[in-house]
Amino acid sequence: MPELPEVEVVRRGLERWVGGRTVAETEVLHPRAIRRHLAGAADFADRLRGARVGTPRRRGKYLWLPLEGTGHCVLAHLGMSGQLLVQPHGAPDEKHLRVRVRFADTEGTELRFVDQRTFGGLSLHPVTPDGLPDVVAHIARDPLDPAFDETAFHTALRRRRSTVKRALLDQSLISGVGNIYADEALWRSRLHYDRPTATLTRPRTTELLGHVRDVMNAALAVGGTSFDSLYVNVNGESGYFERSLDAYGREGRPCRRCATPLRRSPWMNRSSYFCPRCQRPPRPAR
DNA sequence: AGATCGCCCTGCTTGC
DNA sequence: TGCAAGCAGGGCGATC
Repeated sequence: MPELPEVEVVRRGLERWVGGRTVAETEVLHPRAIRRHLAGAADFADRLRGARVGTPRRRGKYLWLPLEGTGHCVLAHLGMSGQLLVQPHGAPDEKHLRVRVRFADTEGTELRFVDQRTFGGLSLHPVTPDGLPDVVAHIARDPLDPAFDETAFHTALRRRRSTVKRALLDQSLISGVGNIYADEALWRSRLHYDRPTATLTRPRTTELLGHVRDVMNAALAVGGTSFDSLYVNVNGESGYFERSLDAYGREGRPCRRCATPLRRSPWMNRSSYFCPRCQRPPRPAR
C-alpha cells in the first residue's frame, strides 16, 4: 500500500509526464472516486477543462496538481490501492479504472486513476496562501520535509498520553508514515509499539526519526529505479523494497539481528510485527 | 480537546 | 467445491 515513498515516486512521475500539460476532457467512471468533490462529477470535469497543470506537490501521502492561474488544485489520495498511471490512448481500460483525464496536446498519453478498493480519490480544492490545499492544512509536515520541526515533534510526543506507534501513524503529528514503515522504523529503533510516548527521551526521538527517514529514503531509492517509462509507478505494494523489509509481514521468521522469531500482534484492527527480544514491551502501568 | 472506535471497500486467503 | 469469515488498512466522523 502506498506510503510516503511510493507517493513521492508517483509525484516525480507526474512531474515528468503531466506537468505543463493542459486538460482537455475528464471522464469520471466511478462516482466514489470523486466523493470528496462534493459538487459532483460534472463540476469536476468542467473545472478541469482547459486548466494547465503546474508542478505536482506532496505532503505525507497527499498529492496535488496545482491548476495554474485558478487558485485551485486537483488533490489525490491513493488510499489503499490507488494508482495514477500515464497510459497511451487506446491502452485497454484497467479493470478498476475510475477517472480518465485527456490532455489538449499530441503527446498521445492520458492520465488514469485506477483504484480497486476505492479508499482513494480525486477532488478539487482551493490552494491556501502557503501553497496547500485547504483540506490538507491539518496534515503535519513529513519527515523528509526540510522544514520538519523535530523539536516540536518531540515536545508533542512528550505531551501526549499515547503510545509510539499510534503517534507515528497520527498524520497531525508526522505525516507519510503508514503501518509498514512504522513497524520498520520501530524495529530499527528497538522500540516496542506500545511504548508510551511520554517516556521517550530527546535522543530516542532523534534516533527514531533518523530510522524513519532512513527506511523511507531506502525505499524511495529503490522505487525510483523502477520508474522509467510512461508508467507512473505505484503498484499498490511495497515494490522492490518488499524484499528489504525487516519486520513487516515477517511473522515467525527470524529476526535479522537476533534470530528470534518475529511476532504479529493484533493492533488497532490491523497488525504490528516486532521482535519480542529486541523490542521489549514496556512495563505495564500501575 | 485529546483519545478511541467504527465504518468505508474489494479481492485474496483460510477454514469448515 | 462452495461459501463465509478473516484480513489488508488510511482517513474521517462520531463519541466519550
